[in-house]
Amino acid sequence: MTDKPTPAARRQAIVEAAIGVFAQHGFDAATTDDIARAAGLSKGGLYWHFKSKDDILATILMQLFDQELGVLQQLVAAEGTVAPRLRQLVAQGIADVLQFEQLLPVMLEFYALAARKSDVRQFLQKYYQRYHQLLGKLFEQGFARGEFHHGTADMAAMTLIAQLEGVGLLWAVVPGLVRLADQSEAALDLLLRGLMAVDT
Amino acid sequence: MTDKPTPAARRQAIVEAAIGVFAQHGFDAATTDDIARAAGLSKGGLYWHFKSKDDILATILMQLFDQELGVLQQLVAAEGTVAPRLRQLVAQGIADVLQFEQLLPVMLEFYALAARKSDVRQFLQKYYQRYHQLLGKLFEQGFARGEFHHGTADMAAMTLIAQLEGVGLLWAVVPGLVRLADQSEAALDLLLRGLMAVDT
Amino acid sequence: MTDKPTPAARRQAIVEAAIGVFAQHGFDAATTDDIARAAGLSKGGLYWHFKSKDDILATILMQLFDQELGVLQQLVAAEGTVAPRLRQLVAQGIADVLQFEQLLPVMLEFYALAARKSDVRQFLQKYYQRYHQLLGKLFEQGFARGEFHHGTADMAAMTLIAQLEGVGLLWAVVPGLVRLADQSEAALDLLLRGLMAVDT
Amino acid sequence: MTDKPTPAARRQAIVEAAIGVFAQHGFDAATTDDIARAAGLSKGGLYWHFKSKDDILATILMQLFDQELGVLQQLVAAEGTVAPRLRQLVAQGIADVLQFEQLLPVMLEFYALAARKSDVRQFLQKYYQRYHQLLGKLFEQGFARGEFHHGTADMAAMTLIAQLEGVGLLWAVVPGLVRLADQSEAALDLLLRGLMAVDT
DNA sequence: CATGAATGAGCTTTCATTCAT
DNA sequence: TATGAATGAAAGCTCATTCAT
Repeated sequence: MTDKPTPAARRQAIVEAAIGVFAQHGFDAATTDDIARAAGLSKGGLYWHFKSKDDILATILMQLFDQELGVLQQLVAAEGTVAPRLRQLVAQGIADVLQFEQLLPVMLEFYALAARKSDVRQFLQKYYQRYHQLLGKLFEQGFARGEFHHGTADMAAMTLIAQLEGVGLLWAVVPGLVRLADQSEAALDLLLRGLMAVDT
Repeated sequence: MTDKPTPAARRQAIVEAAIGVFAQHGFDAATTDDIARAAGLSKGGLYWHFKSKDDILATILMQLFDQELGVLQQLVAAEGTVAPRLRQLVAQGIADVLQFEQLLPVMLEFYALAARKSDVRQFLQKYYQRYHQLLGKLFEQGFARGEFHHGTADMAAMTLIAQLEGVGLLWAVVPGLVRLADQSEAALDLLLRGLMAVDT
Repeated sequence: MTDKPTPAARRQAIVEAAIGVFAQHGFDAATTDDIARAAGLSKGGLYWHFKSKDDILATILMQLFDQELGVLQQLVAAEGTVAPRLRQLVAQGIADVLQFEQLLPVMLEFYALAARKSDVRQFLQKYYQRYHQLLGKLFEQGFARGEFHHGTADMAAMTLIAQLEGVGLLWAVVPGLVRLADQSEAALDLLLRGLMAVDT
Repeated sequence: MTDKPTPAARRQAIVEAAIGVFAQHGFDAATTDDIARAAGLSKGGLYWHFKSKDDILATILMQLFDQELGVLQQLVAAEGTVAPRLRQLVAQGIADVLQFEQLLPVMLEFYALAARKSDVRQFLQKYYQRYHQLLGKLFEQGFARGEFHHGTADMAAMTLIAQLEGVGLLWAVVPGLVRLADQSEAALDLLLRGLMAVDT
């Protein structure tokens, strides 16, 4: 007989069910009924594990964002030339986007929320601040090692972030138009080329 | 006696009222009551001019997108060096974003819709296709004129689009972190530098 | 073809339907569905006329309380001996209680609310203050005319109020035990007798 | 190590916790969660001791009503003049009301229930019947002893009950308007005066 | 005795949309 | 053209109660 799952497993099961439901209907249109059904328990049960629909979404997103920061952190801590590490970062980003493809629209809704809910805004603010900071350090290493000559680490970091977000956005919205990997890599190339160029 | 407004004026008044309401509450949270009230007529009256809430949003967005395409079209048709025209395009983009600042979150919601509604997706697809095409022509001119040496026009165009979308996204979501104009211009610089670089 | 009712008539129809529903189930247990059904329109329609379930109850009760004050006011303004006017007041009170018999339990719930909701408390406070004031004036007339000799008008007024409320309460709760009219009249008699007694 | 409490003590602890919770939120709004938390055990545990939320309330109220009857019984059994015993009864009633001040609104809700639930009605019926009976005996003694001349014992008893309930009600609902002790005592005075008056 | 987890029915309110006038 | 009134479907969340362990 199916041994009863641990609470943590139950929670994760709900999270995964919710990812599917959110992906299919969007956050607003997804009903708690849908989620409960997908997770195989009652609405009441769902509310035992999470205190609201928002809470479920928050849990999902935090996992994602944390994962993203973790990857970057490792790359910053690594040794050696910067360029290949940046290529690795982009590759990883591509992989993540592909893995959570279905959640991309949900994230857009979440981003839209930021404009109206200050707690969401603050959360994202903190995330991007941290991400920018870490990525800045990586570029800094490039300047220190003499790999890059032009521009500033901060600016380069923000440019890369914007580029990746932009490509992700386009790919999520009009998938036929952008080749996620190619475009991301090409854009990085161009960026590196610009950074490496010596002023004449 | 205020002369009764023309139907077209009425429509535009509603559109403008709706922009404010959408901006303040977001599309989903905005009620037709809100819009009607803001526009100074009844809900019934509103439905005389538009056939649905979606219809109002569509009207708003089409105006925006058309405007954007118009600007680009002019620049492509213009003569002379490409770089300054790109700078103009970016400047214009910045201005537009600033002008419709409040609508940015609404656009994010709209983009999220694209993943679930094929008509929305098709609309955006067409828009970006056209935009990419036009911008590609502009870069093409740069290659033809010998301004650019590296990469392809298509890739450069997509990179610039992604960059601008990305910056807009970040600025909309975490305004404190990005300086819209500076970042956009710096990114263009870097891009141009990469394109102009001669392979060694 | 049934001419469509005026808004006011619609409201009143809802009020009357609600009285029945509240009486049958109590306020909390009464559902907006019940009320809508009883009133012969949809739940949505109900919310067009009233902004909440509370609002409906408030409307009902205000009618009752206003009516009560109105009767008293007339008696205070009338001329002549006080005792018969008090008897009239009691008779009228009995009639009112009988008429709204079904609402008595609802009123008890409402009174219970007063302990927890300050706006309800204030409303009742105002009502009883006014009632006590008016009734005090009536007794005052009795003292001035030499009908009463013992105690004070204020105290007598409060005693009568308490007595009537008490009888009403008992009758509502354990109807078999109290004969509403007899008990009310007998208590008034006793009260008058006490007031008229000359100290010895 | 805190010795584990006896079941009876546990029950009483729950009852006391529940009194607080009911007082604060009212019976309907009070959740079993609230009660369990206040009593320091789980919801499941609570249901081991009581079979329902209603059951808890019933337990509380029975204690109250029993106490009230007990006091009256003693006074009826005592010797001597009736008037001072009635004053004692009133004094005791005042004290009780003050002690359980917070429960008064809950009792109103309970009374309201009587109209809709016949078991509640029967319970209250029995209580008031008994109370009226006992109090009637007390007044009877007054008539037998020649203290009272006017009216009947039954009527007087009911009048006093109604008066006390009425004052309690008013005091619970609009505390600022009634002085519990003064009003109760004054009303008793007036009542006694009426009973003692000799017909002329 | 006690707990954590689950159930499932229920309820108020909201809102896009419609339509007779 | 425009209004007021009405519809009806939906949805998030609560809560008394149960029960395996």
